[in-house]
Amino acid sequence: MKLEAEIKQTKPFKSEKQKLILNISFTHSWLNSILVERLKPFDLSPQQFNVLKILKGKHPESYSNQEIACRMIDKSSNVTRLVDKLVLKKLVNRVEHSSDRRAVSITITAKGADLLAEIDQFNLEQGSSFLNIDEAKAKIINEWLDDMRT
Amino acid sequence: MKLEAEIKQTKPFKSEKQKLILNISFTHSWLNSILVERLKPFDLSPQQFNVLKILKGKHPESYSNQEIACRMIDKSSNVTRLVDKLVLKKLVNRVEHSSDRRAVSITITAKGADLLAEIDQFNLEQGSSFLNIDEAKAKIINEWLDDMRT
DNA sequence: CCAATATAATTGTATATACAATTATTGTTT
DNA sequence: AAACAATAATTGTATATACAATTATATTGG
Repeated sequence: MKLEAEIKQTKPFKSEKQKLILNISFTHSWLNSILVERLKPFDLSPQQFNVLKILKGKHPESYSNQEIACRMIDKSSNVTRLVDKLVLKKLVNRVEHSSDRRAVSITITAKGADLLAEIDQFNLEQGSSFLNIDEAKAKIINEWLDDMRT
Repeated sequence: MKLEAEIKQTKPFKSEKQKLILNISFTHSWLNSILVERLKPFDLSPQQFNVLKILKGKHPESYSNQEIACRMIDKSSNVTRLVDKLVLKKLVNRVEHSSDRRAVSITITAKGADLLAEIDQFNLEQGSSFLNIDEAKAKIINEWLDDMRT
């Protein structure tokens, strides 16, 4: 459905680039609400999910807060408090860093890894099939978006 | 810059569609932080800005809360409280709807319209020139995103 | 070595958001 | 018309987020 219809805009956009800015925001919001819904049964927010996946990629080794932060999709997160939540749920461990006592070392637990596997099994992650677009077009958009951010 | 590099991902994505989901979220976050920065001198949040522009499009007539909500980019907003802020700053007026006393009628004020004009003059809105993409490509992405959401 | 600076993480606080419950009004059914 | 359901907006509350200030540790230059 056209963005103009989605937001009931009658006047045409000044330019395609102008529309693109709104289209990306709108599409993000649309995608995010789907993700929130899918994660609800697992009691995870999209950001918590993102952190877990990052840690799984390093398992069984650890990342510091910073290393997590710079790998996150949404850079503006407070990693300390996100990790607080995951520690409470015993999905990750947080210990003092061995060589730098300012830093912390965070690892995913077996419980955390199991949860991710369970989510994957419910086809949540690879389940991008709900997107009505083919691989070839997705590839082109990916390239252009990557270029677009200078 | 490639998304994989931006989020320091070493493993390739399972599919281009999978990458696209993250790319849209990442690009939204990137765009949003630019918008937040640009709006800061005017003491407006992106959502407040969005509401003002919607009301400007109807000026001098009004929209109800609902009519505003369904025109917003981010549908999950609490319009009452967003409008509260704008009323406080005297950028909009809110009065009881003439024919339905459950509803409210919201209009942009002269001050609100002036502010938008000022922001436009500072090249904020049409200023999509910072996006490193041409109109033809933007048009194609817009079409494919519109289709993608089924 | 010591003072100054930089860095990593945490915490405080104000604001924003999500979501359910509530209030007021309107529409519908019998 | 009375009872019930539907709708529009607001409010309460818990949680999340943004951003600055703080604490603890490490690094650097004189």
